[in-house]
Amino acid sequence: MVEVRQASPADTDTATAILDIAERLVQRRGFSGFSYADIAAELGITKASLHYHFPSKAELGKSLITRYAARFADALGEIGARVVPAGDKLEAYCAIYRAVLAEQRMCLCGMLAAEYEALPEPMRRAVVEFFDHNHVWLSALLEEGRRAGSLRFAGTSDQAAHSITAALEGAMLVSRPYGNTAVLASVADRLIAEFSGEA
Amino acid sequence: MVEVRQASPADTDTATAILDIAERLVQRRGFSGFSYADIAAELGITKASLHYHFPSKAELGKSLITRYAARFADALGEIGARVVPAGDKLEAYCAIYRAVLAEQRMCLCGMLAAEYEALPEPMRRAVVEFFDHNHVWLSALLEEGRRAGSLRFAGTSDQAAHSITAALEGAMLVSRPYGNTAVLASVADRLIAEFSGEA
DNA sequence: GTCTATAACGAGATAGAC
DNA sequence: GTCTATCTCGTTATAGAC
Repeated sequence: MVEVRQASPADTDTATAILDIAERLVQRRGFSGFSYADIAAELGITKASLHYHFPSKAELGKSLITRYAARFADALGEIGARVVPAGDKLEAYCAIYRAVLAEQRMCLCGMLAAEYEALPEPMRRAVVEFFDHNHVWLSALLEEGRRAGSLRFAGTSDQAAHSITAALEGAMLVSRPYGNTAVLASVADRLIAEFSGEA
Repeated sequence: MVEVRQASPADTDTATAILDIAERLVQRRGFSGFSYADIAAELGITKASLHYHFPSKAELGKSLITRYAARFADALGEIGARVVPAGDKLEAYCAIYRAVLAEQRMCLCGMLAAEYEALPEPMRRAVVEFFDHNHVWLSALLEEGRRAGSLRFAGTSDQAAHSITAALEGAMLVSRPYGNTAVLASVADRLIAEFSGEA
């Protein structure tokens, strides 16, 4: 068995471990709220070694978003491929957010959206792309559900998609100070009921 | 005319100017994303002078929340006192969020909710109190509207209030990377339509 | 790939003069 | 109240040995 992929500095096991730790730190404390020292301490290597894998914090940040967006896109693709009613897909979509909050984390790009003005330029573009892709997928799901009659909503699918994303991101945000998942659970249930057409 | 109030350090014109600048910085960059140096540069005094008014950054942060929450509570009280249908009050409530975002700002406590785990303890409690008070007021408004028949919604007023807060905070959050107010405008319009009982 | 060592800078904070 | 001066520590980042 041959390793086909050429290992680039950002594609080693250590790099992955760095990304894992940094990802959690950003989702919990924000991009301005963690440092290379935090990662080094947790991983048990020096700060200097981190710079071998990710020369600057901005590049680390960009890699974080890229990987997160790819994983998110994979999850959406997996949901989209299921042969189930659109209402079930919407429920699965909500479950992604629930799973993130269950680990006491904010959505990575939700966190970065808050800090947006403090981010280095390369990271900014990646954040916008995340929300764009999410919006396109969600709008298409809503259209599909509307055509099939399994989803009901007023206005355009664009408007409805924005409402769903805002509700879920906001519910995660507001849940954080309370240290539990009650607000998100309530909001997600209400969303599903609303779009399932319960008067 | 005599000044009745005894001026405490945190109650002078300079202190107010500091709070104004710091408030905008937190709402745009986050609490971890600004420093005493930023305020000093903008106000034209030294960092040392800032420490006379607010000995530590944590105390400055706590004062920011206290003042913001008081102003927010005043606005809610003013809305509550109007002799108009509950639907109009909900619209006025949404207008508060619109006005904040129009200044390219995130809700102060929404920003701090994201950064919650990175905040000093005294600030954490104040953030929770903000959301608690907001929730109590909003739930009462929904109950009032439901009784009067001017607001229609499924589930409890508690659940509906959480949904509204989450939708508006999340809409502000998602709007930020796009640099405009379109998402919030769309979400607010949709909320008002939904709670006004449009099928 | 990881280390030690250090540079270069910015952070929050204090002492004491004016 | 504001200043200069300074402290201490944390931050990102680099050089060069192993």
